[in-house]
Amino acid sequence: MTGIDLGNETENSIFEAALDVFSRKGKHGARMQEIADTAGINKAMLHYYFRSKDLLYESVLGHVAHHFFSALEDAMSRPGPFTDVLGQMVGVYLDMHAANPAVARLWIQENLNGAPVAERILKQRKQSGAPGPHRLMRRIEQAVDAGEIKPTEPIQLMITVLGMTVMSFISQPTMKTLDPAAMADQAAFLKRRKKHIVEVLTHGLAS
Amino acid sequence: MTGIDLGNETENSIFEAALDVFSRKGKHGARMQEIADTAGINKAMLHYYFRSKDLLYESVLGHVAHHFFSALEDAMSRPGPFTDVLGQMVGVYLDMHAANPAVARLWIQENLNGAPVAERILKQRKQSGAPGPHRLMRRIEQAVDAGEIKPTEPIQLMITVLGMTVMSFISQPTMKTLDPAAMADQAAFLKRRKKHIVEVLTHGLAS
DNA sequence: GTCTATATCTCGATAGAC
DNA sequence: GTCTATCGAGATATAGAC
Repeated sequence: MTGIDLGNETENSIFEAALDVFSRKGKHGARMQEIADTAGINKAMLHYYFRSKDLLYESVLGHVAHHFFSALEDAMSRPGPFTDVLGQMVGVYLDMHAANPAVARLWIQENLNGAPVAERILKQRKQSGAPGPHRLMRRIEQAVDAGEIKPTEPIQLMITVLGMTVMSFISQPTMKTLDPAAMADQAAFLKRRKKHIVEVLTHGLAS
Repeated sequence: MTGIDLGNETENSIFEAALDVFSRKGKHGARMQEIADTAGINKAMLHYYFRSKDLLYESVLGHVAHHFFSALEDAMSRPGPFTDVLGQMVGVYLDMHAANPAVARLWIQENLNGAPVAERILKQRKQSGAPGPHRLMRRIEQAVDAGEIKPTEPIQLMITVLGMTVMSFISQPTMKTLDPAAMADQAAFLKRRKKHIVEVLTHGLAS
């Protein structure tokens, strides 16, 4: 499902189930029983493989972060003008979230809680030189310096891109009540969504 | 704090506390004990005033929705070209969330949970003719028809505006670790944020 | 490795004194 | 209206059979 493999089949099914439940209910609202049921095993197995709820949560967040940052690094490293790279990253990012909507929810849940676990992970990645959002920030700075886009604070563009993409998934329950027809075909909606985002960003950032 | 008044001082303090705790932990993760502690009273009072956790949650979501939709309706109803109106709405919306960041978190939590309560509230408002997001959708359609902005699916612009604004608050824990300096002064950051959003939207939607 | 059974704690909700 | 004390349900985590 996620493309993340922990090496053991039972462990993987627990991982997928935990990701889903944590992303909907949050770290505190999630119930070990619901994770076990979703994974199709019993509660005792959760503790056998991941020891505690806290450690299970940390494992999920860590693996997901690594998976996403690595994929984004690939898209970012391709040559070409910044707006093309940005378009490709938006595409990759939307596709990854479409294949696994739980990840966007999980990241949001972590932020609503003050992001204590995510903070530790991000600092670690930056220190070790692993792919992470700080690299994207530098790339934006370079694009501004080269005159490829209008002067833009990197953090503003980060929030804007994150908002336009992630919100596509987060807000779906509400949006489906506002315009059910537009959201009925998920694949078609996301195709139009991607076009909209790239258009707005390209013209909105043109120098 | 929110400007929402339930008429009774104790009731108000419970309301504020519940909004804060629900917004951080979600409906399932929130603990009645924590709400009571935050409000400075004991658990029994929560049940005395709001009967149950479910009813407390519904009350909070309902009052917050009404407060925000009414304010947005005011900003939307002012005369002038659409891009000006949009700029004003973004300003009002950012200011409201800045004064009460818990609201954005609460709305997100509700969506992560499938938005069952919000759905009921939205349908009720639409039926009764009360201010709500469906009115903004119609206003966007009119702007497209009048050629004020390039052809744009209303739902796409809704998600984009929501994403650019709400994400400013939601993502702060992560963003603070990425660029602490930029986020240190909250008021200054939001001023720059507003400018960025209006610029990107104005040029990004120009017909 | 996988299960059942259970220990221990914490939750939402209520009873009843004041 | 506001409190303390407490109930029963449900939570995490563990023990121990297989």
